[in-house]
Amino acid sequence: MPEGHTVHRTANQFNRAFKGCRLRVDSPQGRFASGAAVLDGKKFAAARAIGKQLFLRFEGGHELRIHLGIYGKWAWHELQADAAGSLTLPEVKGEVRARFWLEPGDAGAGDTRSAVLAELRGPTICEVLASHEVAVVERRLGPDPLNPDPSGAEYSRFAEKVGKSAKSIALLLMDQSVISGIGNVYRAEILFRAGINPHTPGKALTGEQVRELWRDSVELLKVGVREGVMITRDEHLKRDPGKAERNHVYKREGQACRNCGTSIAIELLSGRKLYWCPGCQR
DNA sequence: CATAAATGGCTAT
DNA sequence: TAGCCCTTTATGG
Repeated sequence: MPEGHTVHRTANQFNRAFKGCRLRVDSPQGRFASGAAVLDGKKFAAARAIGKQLFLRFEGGHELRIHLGIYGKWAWHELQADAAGSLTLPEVKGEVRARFWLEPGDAGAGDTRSAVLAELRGPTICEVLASHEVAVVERRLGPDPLNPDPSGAEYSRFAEKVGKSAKSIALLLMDQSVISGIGNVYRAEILFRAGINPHTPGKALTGEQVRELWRDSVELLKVGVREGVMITRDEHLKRDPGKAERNHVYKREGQACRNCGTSIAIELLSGRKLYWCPGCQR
C-alpha cells in the first residue's frame, strides 16, 4: 500500500537483495521494453526512496525512477536454480511492467543472498532518467520524515512552508513539495493524533503543533516501515491488530470515535476523502 | 459476471 | 475542479 513507508521498504529490499550486482531486467507486458533494454545486464549501484518515489541507480549514470501511484505494487518471488545452475522464472500472471533478478553466480562467490525476483505492476511512473533529470524531480520534493535529519534542516523546511501557507493543513500534508511520503491514510491519522482540525490554515498552527506533526510523521512512518502496514493507534504500534483495528478515523465514517464517541466525519477535499473526528479535532 | 473503489498525481479548463 | 492514467480487489447482482 503505497505511502512513503512502502517505498522505503522496497528500497531496503533492493539493497539487500541486489546491491552491487549485475541485474537482469525485462518487461513481460512490453510497456517498459526500451527501459529494460537499457538496464538489463548493468550493475545495480543502490536504491533510495524520497517520499513515494523510488530511485534505482545503475552503472553508467542511469537511474530508474518508479512511482507506484494508487495501484502500483511490488511482488517478490524466491527463485530456485536447477542442477545446471539455470533459473526458471515464475509464470507471468497479469500485467507485469518490469521484473528484476540476478543470474546465478552474479552475486559473487560466497554470497549467500537468496535468489529473488522482483515484479512490478501498475506503476504510474517507471522511467530511466539521467542524473540531471533526477535532480529536477528531487528539487520539487519536500523533506521526507524517514530520511535522517541530524541538523534539523529538513524539519525547518517543513515548518517554514507550513507556517507561511494559508492553505489548510489537510491539503499541506498531502502536498509532496511540503512533506514527502504522507498519503491519505497518514494524513487523516496524524491530524487526529494531534487533535488538529484539518481545515486549520498552516499559518494558524502553533509552532508546537507543527513540530508535533513532524515528530509524529517520523514515528508513524517508522512503524510503517517496520511492520509493513500503516498502524496508527498507540496501543497497537508494536503489532498489527488487523485492518479493522489499525486506525482512528481512516475509512471509519459514520462510526463512533474510539476516543469521544462522536460520529467520524467524511468529506471530499480536492477530490480525496478526508476522514476526521469533529469531537476530538477542534 | 459487472461495477466501484483504492494508500496519487498530472494536465487541461 | 474535472478528466485521465495505471491494475487489482472487494462488493453486488
